[in-house]
Amino acid sequence: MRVVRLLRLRAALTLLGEVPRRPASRGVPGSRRTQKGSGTRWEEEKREDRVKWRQLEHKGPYFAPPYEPLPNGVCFFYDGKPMRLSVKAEEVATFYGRMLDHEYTTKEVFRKNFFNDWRKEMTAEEREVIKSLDKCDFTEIHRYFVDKAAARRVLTREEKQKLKEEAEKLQQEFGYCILDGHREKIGNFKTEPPGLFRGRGDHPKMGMLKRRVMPEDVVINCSRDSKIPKPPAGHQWKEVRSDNTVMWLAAWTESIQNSIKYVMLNPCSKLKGEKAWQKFETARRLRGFVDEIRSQYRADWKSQEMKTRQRAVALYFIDKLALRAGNEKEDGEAADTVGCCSLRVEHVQLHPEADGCQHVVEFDFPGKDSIRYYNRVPVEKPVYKNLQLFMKNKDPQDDLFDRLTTTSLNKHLHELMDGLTAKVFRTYNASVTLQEQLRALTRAEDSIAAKILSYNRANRAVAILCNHQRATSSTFEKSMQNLQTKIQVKKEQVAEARAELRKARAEHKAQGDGKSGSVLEKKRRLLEKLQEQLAWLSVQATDKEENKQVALSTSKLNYLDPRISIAWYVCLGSQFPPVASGGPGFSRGLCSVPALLLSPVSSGVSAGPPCDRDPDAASCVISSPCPERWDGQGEVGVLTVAWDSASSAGPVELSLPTGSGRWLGALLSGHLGHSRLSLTPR
DNA sequence: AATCTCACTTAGAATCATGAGG
DNA sequence: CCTCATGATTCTAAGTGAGATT
Repeated sequence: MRVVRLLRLRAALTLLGEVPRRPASRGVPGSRRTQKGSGTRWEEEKREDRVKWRQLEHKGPYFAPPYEPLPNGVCFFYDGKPMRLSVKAEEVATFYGRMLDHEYTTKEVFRKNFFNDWRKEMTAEEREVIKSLDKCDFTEIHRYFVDKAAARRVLTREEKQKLKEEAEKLQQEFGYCILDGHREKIGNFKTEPPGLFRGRGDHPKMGMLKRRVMPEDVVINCSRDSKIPKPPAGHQWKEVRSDNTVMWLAAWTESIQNSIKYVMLNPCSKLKGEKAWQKFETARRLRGFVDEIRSQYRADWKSQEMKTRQRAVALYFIDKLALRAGNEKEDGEAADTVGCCSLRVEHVQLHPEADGCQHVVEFDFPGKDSIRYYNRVPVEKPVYKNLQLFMKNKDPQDDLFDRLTTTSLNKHLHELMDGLTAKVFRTYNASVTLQEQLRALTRAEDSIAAKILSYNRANRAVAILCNHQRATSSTFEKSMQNLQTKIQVKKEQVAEARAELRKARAEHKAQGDGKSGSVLEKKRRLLEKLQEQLAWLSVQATDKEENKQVALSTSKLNYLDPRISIAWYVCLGSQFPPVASGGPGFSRGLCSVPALLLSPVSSGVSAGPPCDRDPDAASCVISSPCPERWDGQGEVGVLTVAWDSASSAGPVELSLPTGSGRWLGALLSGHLGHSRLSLTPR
């Protein structure tokens, strides 16, 4: 460990105390809203907020390649007989054929919708013959695509290199735009290719044909005086407009739900990064209001008005259980899923006593993406009594909160705090949970393996709170088994090394010479190394098992303020030694730095958009502009990553031990808008 | 005040790339 | 060196919520 470097850290933290405390609202468009009272200024700034750019130039979307008809040898069979299809019908057939090994093709709704839409693409003659999906044989088509995928995998190094270069060229040409003079990466510059709609859960429209997007469907948004993108030869855009109050570059209406799809910037862009940062600032601001809000809704549990009571109970769930708002959905248009405000009587069960607790509410409902929310929670007595009241004389299909809508709830929240909506509670509670769990689970004296496990467990607590699940992978059991075998082998190696060490010690005692001494030292080091490796492996196994059905990525990407991770790392993690051999998953020599932290946030730091910089050349400086905790309570610095630039007079630099950038990078990777950058020690 | 429209965030699955280990 | 499991990235569906329209 490079202790010397750590001394600079201490000096840096001392300096922090002298940095004037930045008013919470400075420089943040979102938090200017604290100025609510002064009418005109508020209105003015609100309008100003709406302008997203002054200059926007891009090449338009890249269109999905045209359909390539099947080679002659690949045939579709109907009722056992080979049948040549028209190009249009064949294209749609390939959409189904390539999905043959997918569960979707076993679902009745999927099959019915597909067949219905497919027949629309057929010629009259084809329609005359093809009358039942059961008589359709797509197996040759399916095999063709399987073989094609296999062929791609075995390409030579050169061929793969060539493909990669082509993709890169495309990315360079269509993947960037110029926004206010800066080259910014676009998130999705390709139009979605045609295919069969893959709705989640019991989606009534699954299997329907999602038709090809044509230039004639696309609206282009760019500045008037920019180079207007050219539509592909022989085509026209639907419209070219110049609306600088929106972030999208292009849009089209999708054929399944008639909703609009947008081409937008990548999360590492300045605009997206600033919005993400604003989101976290709003969540931090809730810290100052949440106690009051909680006592308010507790009081409202006893309100005379049914509407108020329902709102108060719903808000309690949103706050305590991190439920989503639950907007109303048009039925028949999508899978039947609910959130808090749209809960129905059938989704909750009341138990006067369960699991040794009183007043237990059992939730069981399909949430976003039809992910099941199942939870049994003891609630406060008034909540329980209210639920009984809300459920009285209702059918299972009736709304639990029949006097409540997301609109009315959010309207109420607005009155409690500027910018407060239901989803802010999820962000707030997620980040608070991470912070609290990190504090509760980590000790400075823990081993590195234990610290990493603690970090992951804190992340996991958030994912569980937010109900972020994933399908258990088909290979889980096998890979777990492999890991256990590795652990067993390592254990034996440790035992062996321990015996050898004992032997060497005895030998050294007997001989007492330099040679036996160095042997002893060598053995000691070997044992240490093996023990460390064993510790890593068991952490991996524990982590893997605990993570079987939990998805950490979503919470890390969208809910956890990266500043918490950085603060934790600097307080505890910077003791991590340089990564030479690498722990599991920490082998990459790249650091991911969340772009949102690169935006001009602190006094004296004015960082431009991250893509201005050469990612390979940049080095990273960690600065800490304000001596407060994430939630504004306490002593630990809220840290901001800024860029090392010649002009950076403001930020306090923090040097890290050589190699520790990898740890920080591994820790931060997965946080929103990270861009991969090499972190060089200073 | 219900409903619709639009813009934007959040979500899990599918696919891709990479580096640890054979 | 090659393979293959894994984490990263891409994809696009499915949410939230503001504001316009009826």
